[in-house]
Amino acid sequence: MTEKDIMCCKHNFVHEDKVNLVEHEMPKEENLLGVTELFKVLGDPTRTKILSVLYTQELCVCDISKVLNMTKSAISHQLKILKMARLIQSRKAGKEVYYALADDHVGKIYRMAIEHVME
Amino acid sequence: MTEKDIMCCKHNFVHEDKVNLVEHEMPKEENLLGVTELFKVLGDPTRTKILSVLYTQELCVCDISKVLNMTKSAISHQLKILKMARLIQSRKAGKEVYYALADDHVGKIYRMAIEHVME
DNA sequence: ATAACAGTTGAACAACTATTCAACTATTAG
DNA sequence: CTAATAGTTGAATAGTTGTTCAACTGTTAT
Repeated sequence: MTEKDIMCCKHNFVHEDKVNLVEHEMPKEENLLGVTELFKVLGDPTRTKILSVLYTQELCVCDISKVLNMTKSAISHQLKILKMARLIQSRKAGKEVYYALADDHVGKIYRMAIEHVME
Repeated sequence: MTEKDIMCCKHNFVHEDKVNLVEHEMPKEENLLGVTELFKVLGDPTRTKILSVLYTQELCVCDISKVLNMTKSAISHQLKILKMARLIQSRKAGKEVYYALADDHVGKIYRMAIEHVME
């Protein structure tokens, strides 16, 4: 019997009642993966910093590059990921593209995380 | 002049007032990295699932393995990461080790994310 | 039309990370 | 003491991902 065999946790030794309850209460796979995806997008230093500056106000790509001291290319790549995750929105004004948080909910999540870290 | 040159965003073309304001409002690097680390830990499907089951009640490693249909080794590795991030706590009872969410705040963050995803 | 600038994009490389595997510790039952 | 079970751990592998680089689009001004 190897570790590979998931039945190493034989039915006899698993707390069946607990497992059944938990399985019942668990959100749908689809929603859990959505949560994972949300956190994964937020879990990168560049993207966290972008959110933190957009939390104050909307900015163009060039401004963000300046504040974070990174190339426009690197910023643009990350902006795309944030936008696909619907965490930010953009509007075009001439040659410039301005980015802002998608809605209040995103700001709320960011603020909550900051508060949690600062205790 | 290459893209590499961060001064491609010459001072003339950057919105200096905005940049200055944002730099001033921005949280300390240390705290931002803390936020990133928090999200990074949460941004893995296995760890998200572990949180979701512990959100219902405390469980031993074997139970978690059963519910997620993964080996104890894989679960144990992820539990360690969650514990180092102070998102969960453990207590030993005989041969078994029971894990639970570290505090209400963790549950609150998890619930908020689930609600955000489910809209 | 042409030059200059803002921004985007795809490929490639380097760094990171989750799972597997095998070996290990520790606790309990016989 | 010995066997069996719960859990941990380190190394290795395979998959993922962020930045760089170079080339590109689109807009504005001369």
